[in-house]
Amino acid sequence: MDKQGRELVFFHSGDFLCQNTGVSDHLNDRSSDHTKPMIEEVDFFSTDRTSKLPGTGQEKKISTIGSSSLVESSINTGLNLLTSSSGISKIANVKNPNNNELSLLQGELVRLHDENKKLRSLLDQITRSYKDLQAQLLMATQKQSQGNRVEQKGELNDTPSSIMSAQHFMDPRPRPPVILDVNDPSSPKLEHEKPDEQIPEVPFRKARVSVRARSEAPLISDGCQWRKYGQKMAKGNPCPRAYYRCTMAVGCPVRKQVQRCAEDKTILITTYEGNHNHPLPPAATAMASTTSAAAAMLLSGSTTSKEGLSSSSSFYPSFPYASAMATLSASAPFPTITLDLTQGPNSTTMPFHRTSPSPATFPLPLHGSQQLLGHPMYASPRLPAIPPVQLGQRNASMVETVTAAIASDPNFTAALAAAISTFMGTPRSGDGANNANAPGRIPGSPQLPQSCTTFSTN
DNA sequence: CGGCTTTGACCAGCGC
DNA sequence: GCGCTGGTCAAAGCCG
Repeated sequence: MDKQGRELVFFHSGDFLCQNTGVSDHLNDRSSDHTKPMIEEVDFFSTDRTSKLPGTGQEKKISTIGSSSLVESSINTGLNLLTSSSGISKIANVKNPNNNELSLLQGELVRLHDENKKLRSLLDQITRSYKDLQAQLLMATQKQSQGNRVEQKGELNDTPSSIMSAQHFMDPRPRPPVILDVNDPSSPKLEHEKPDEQIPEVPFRKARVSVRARSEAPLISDGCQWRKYGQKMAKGNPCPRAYYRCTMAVGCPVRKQVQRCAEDKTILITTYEGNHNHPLPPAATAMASTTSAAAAMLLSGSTTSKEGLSSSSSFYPSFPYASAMATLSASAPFPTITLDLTQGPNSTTMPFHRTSPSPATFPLPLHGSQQLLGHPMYASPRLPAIPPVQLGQRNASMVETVTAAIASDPNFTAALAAAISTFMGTPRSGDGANNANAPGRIPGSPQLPQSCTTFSTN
């Protein structure tokens, strides 16, 4: 390393001093007392003799070029010849036929060092990004840990929260829902308080995400493949409600209902429930990420008080649809999160509000978001449930990152989410076949939130 | 012919 | 227990 340091002192360029300030401080320190080392270097290889005035410092520095005494002596000789003549001395070249070769080698060395520094810079940047993400995960985990202690009072956290956190992050299995009673947030309880064997094979799908969007089309494209399996006339709405299920994979439990708004038939209400068990195409993944961000927003909003949700709007200032309304409806048969995208991005409506002034329970889950968000509704029946409170906090920073990316470029979401899932080290889901033959799938996407939400209203 | 939509029947949950 | 409602099933038909 020391040798390298010397070489870098001699060969480093000003650009790298500027660009790679973090690469090796010791190098900078070493060169700090030579404010113009580059000139000397250039002089050495340049044909411009007017700048070739090697001083004593130059000789001293040149002596540090390499550890080889042969190189050192050659350089000194060359310098002597150059400085003693009025041009590129042919005599010198003749006398030192290795000089050109040496120059070439040194030039090559400079190039390699440049390349090396660029790579180092890149690596450094990647490492910093990795550490940032790691720190975010750690913070989120710690918050969740604190939340467990404070809010569950040890009632449900027999398993260390850090382990729980990891399990929630890693475990893609569908889990029964957790209902957090607003009046008693310290006692979240499983909706299915039944023995394990009574946990239905069909994933819990009662919590929903509803998206309101203006669309003349009977269906809005959300990147997923759907098959209609039923239609019903809903009470209080002249428009029929259509039922669709996802057909992108056999046995995918995700379903959606499509219905036009009774008051305004240009508004298409799409309600999703369930959790995809397969990779999604990038288009669907991007939208799913956005929905998951909404889920995180919801989760963070359903913290400990009824004011939680409204505060979430400021908590996620970068949410791309922060100006749309996110509505929690506890009066509905099932907890439903409604994203109202009909208001437009410049709407002056309150970003968030409740339809029910005093909901008995808080809706929790979004389908497909458990991988990213550690969704509480899918808590393992064998494990103590984590209230959504901590989950929202735990994933706040990550979701902020995701939503910010979405805001800037929806197409970037997939790549970012893939990076996050890679960083999280989430194991691939068991359906290796799906992972293997999903064209265009970004690696790691099976761990991404796979909820589907339509934001393109036409 | 396979996949999809349509549509009536069926089932479960809930309130009375 | 009965009726209502939401959700699902599955047979029949349609379509490319």
